[in-house]
Amino acid sequence: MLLHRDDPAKDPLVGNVKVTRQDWLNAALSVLKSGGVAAVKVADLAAQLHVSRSSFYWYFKNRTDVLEALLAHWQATNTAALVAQANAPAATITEACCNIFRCNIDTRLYDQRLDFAIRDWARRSDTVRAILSDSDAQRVAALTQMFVRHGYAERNATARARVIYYMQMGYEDARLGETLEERLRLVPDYLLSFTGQHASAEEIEAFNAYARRI
Amino acid sequence: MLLHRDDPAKDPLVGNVKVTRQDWLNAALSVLKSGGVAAVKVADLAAQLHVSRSSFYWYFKNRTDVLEALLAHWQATNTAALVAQANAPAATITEACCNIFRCNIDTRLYDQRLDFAIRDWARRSDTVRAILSDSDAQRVAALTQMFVRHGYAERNATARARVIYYMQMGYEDARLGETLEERLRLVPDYLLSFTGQHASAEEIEAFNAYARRI
DNA sequence: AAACCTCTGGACAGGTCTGTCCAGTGGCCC
DNA sequence: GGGCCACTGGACAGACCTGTCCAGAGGTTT
Repeated sequence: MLLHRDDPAKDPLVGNVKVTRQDWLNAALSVLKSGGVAAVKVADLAAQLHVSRSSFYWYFKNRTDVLEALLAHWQATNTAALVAQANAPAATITEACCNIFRCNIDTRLYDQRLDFAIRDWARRSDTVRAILSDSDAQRVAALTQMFVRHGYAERNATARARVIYYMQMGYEDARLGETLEERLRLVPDYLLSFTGQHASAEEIEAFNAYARRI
Repeated sequence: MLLHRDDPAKDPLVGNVKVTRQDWLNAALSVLKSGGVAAVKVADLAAQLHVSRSSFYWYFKNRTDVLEALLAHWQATNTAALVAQANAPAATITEACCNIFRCNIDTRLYDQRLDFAIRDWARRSDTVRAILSDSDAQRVAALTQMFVRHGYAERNATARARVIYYMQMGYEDARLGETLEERLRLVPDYLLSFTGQHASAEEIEAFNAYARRI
């Protein structure tokens, strides 16, 4: 891992510094994404940074403190990204759905693994649960408006927004381990179920091209 | 909790017995469902049964041993229940989907909380993940055949089977906390998305009646 | 009633993790 | 160049969990 002090682009450090608060945060974020909250252990992070545990307590009050920082980071990024995709211009509802699908295959657009880790965390923390439920509501609301803009009745739009959002969630959770091509093959059928409309060949091709480019 | 020895229907116990293996299993199952695998602790179970921890090691080799028994119990019950609902006779595809919905609202039919706990466990155990993936595949296959029986093409049936199965999964995970009535209100719209067909008023009414009876 | 056998209590060891304390190190500034 | 200050290492205490050991309690059998 590249530490702050090893990155020439960053400000030079003053005092006898080996790692920075940001280094700890980066390490914690990486562990959170790969192993969940339970895996974020002060001892492990210290070992990873080649520094002793007590150093951690200089930068953070305690373990909860760093976890809260990670949660804040997630709050500031992911929901906004998904809402942006829902609001992206689209000629048809099927194209609009393809914009949403991009979140599921493009890690630059949306950090699915982080979202996943937060969801896992919410299962064992009521405060995180509340924050996550709030974000979910915002996302589903944005998706609902997406369907409404394309002429769906309010109630039907709500149902379809939930289907597309929760289905992706369950699908990711199941870790099917499909290849990209297997996944792309079913896209037209998913679109039909989600929207009730057949996507045009051009839309499908455009999405496939985007997916393969990554 | 009713212990084995306190239930007059059971065989009388021999020796100086206070609890049975089944009592431990029941307690463990209950904790697994309410708090997940991590909450299944020998010390807590012992306290709950008013017995010391060492008693546990008479009935089980170790903690893993009881967890394996719980997993076996789940394997023997839940998938079969869902497959049965998928194979239940139905005049239309919408009615068939309503049969599936029953699993989500009727705890006698299908233990959703246990399924949920196993899924949570699978997120941190590769062996459990493999077993769960296997069950998921069987369930999705049964749902796919359900759609095929009602005239859907194989590929489309696969997509729809996944949408209905994974959407329910993500939906439950989100813990929306809706009332039954709020949930029932969207059923016709969910059915339209899942099947592409409008359900008849009688079908909807029959399902609502079933749901309210519980 | 004595031997037996099943099961339990309580003590003990060991592993893992968190958080605290404090002396000490080495750049920086006056 | 001496003090300052930011930061770190290592030792320590304590919480919480699993698993082991063995004496012994108390029904059952002969």
